[in-house]
Amino acid sequence: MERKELYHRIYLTIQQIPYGKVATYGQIARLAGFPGYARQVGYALHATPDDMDVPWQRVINARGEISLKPTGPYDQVQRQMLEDEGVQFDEHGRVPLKIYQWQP
DNA sequence: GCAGTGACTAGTA
DNA sequence: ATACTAGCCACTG
Repeated sequence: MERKELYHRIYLTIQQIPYGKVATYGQIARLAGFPGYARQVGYALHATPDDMDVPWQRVINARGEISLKPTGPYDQVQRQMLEDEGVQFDEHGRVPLKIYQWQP
C-alpha cells in the first residue's frame, strides 16, 4: 500500500468525525477501508502536518485514553482541545466511549 | 534487506 | 481490574 493513498483516506475519514465526538484508531482504520491498520492510523496522525485541517484530537485508543506519552506536550493539548469541545473525561482521565464515540 | 519501533487491538488468563 | 500475547504494517537505521 502506498503511503499517499493510505494516509489520504485516513485523513478523510478523521475529518468526518463530528465536533464533540471521538473515534478510535481501529474504527478509523475500518471506516477508511483498512481493517487492522490501527497502528498506521497512529503513524499517519504522528506525521500529520500542522497546517492540515485534521481534527487529530478526536482520535483516541479503544480504551478511551489519549495515546500520547503523558510526558510529552501534546497529551495535555489534546485533552484541552477535547474539553473545549464539551467532551468530559471521567475520574480515570478517560473518555466514556458509550457517550462520545462517533456513530457513523 | 533485516530488525526494531510504535498516537493500536482483540484475545486470553 | 491488570498482564501478557499474537497480529498488524509503515517507517527507520
